[in-house]
Amino acid sequence: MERRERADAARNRRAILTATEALLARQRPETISMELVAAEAGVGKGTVFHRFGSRMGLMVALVQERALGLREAVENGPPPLGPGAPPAERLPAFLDAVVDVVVRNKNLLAALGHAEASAPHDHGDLAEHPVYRFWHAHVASLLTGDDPRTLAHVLLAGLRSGPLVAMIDRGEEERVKRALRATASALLEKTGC
Amino acid sequence: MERRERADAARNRRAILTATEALLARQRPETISMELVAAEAGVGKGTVFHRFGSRMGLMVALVQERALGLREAVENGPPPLGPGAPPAERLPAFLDAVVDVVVRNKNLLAALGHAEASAPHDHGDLAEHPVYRFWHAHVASLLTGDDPRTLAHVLLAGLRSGPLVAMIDRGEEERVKRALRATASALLEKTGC
DNA sequence: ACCGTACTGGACCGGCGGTCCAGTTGTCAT
DNA sequence: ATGACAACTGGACCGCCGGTCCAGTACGGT
Repeated sequence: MERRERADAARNRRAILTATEALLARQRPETISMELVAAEAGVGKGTVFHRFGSRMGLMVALVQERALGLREAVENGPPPLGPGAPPAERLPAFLDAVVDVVVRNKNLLAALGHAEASAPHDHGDLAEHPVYRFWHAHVASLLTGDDPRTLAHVLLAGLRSGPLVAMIDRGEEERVKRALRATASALLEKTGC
Repeated sequence: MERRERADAARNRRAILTATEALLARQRPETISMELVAAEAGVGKGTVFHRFGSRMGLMVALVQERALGLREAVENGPPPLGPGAPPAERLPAFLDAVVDVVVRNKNLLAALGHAEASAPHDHGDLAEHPVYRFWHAHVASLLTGDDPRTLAHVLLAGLRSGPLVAMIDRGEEERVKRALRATASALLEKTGC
């Protein structure tokens, strides 16, 4: 039978998550070591690893939290993001929303990439990340043509591309959004043209 | 006045490059340390760093070498890759060729990603990489519509995306090529439709 | 109040990227 | 040929980091 997580454990879990967010907001991701996170949270390094398993686990947990709002909006929110609108409206709206998530969490995503790099174990596969799976399934479901799954990967690839993320960093997020919308609409129109 | 590179230095440079290729062909990129490269090349670690500055420098040098053939083919080769064909033919041909480069060098590119992750210094920016600059400029020059530069980034982003590279690993490179061609042609047709 | 167990924290480990510098060796001017 | 200087070399060394370990602690069911 399942036992609830102990109260102190839950408290420490939150403390670690919050500390990581604070550090992420303050300094560059590659300067954030697990030891630093532990210190900021006021716990021992062992606790951090006990809770999250690895650097990757910590970052994934954080990403999942940050992406929850978008998932909710897509599944139960009002159109055009939520259900009810035609793909031609939902897809651009979703891509815009995803870019917004990236804008708000660019440091976190950089940290995630940093964590991926040194992950020979098992978590190395971004495709297995629940957040990515959801995004990908959603985009694929809105696309037409043959092999929408691969096309969805192509569309979402932009969010991990150094040059595009650098543009977003520079505040040119509108250009990125426009380019993604243009690509998406071109793909949607192609079949009906 | 410029002095030529000393003969022994040149010899060691080649030895290091060759050794890295051999290791890349034999084992997973994240298991290849600079020390291992030095040992395989039969030189000291200091020499490797003296020649290439950092892990990133070494990988960049290798990538540059591997991408030379494609550059040559694009600039001086026969159509449709080389000059002379209309963009509607050159662009898909180029994207196919780039995927081929990725197929042949996926380990190297993984190693490049690994090197990027731990690069707080200066080389962190993929956009500054000469090979990427060339690819990007070429694709942008073949595209139409407003902001072809950003669209080019979107198209090329697929080559760094975990999920797509994983597909290539699994031997599904044809699907990836088709998806990229479809996206490219959709973008090209959009203006003229 | 008691006890088993899940949790805690920090010392510890192996290994890595990168630096340093004393010794070596190629190269060029003479 | 020869000398002298700069460029090159190699491996010991450094600081750091992700991750492990385990003795001690304290929660929570009974």
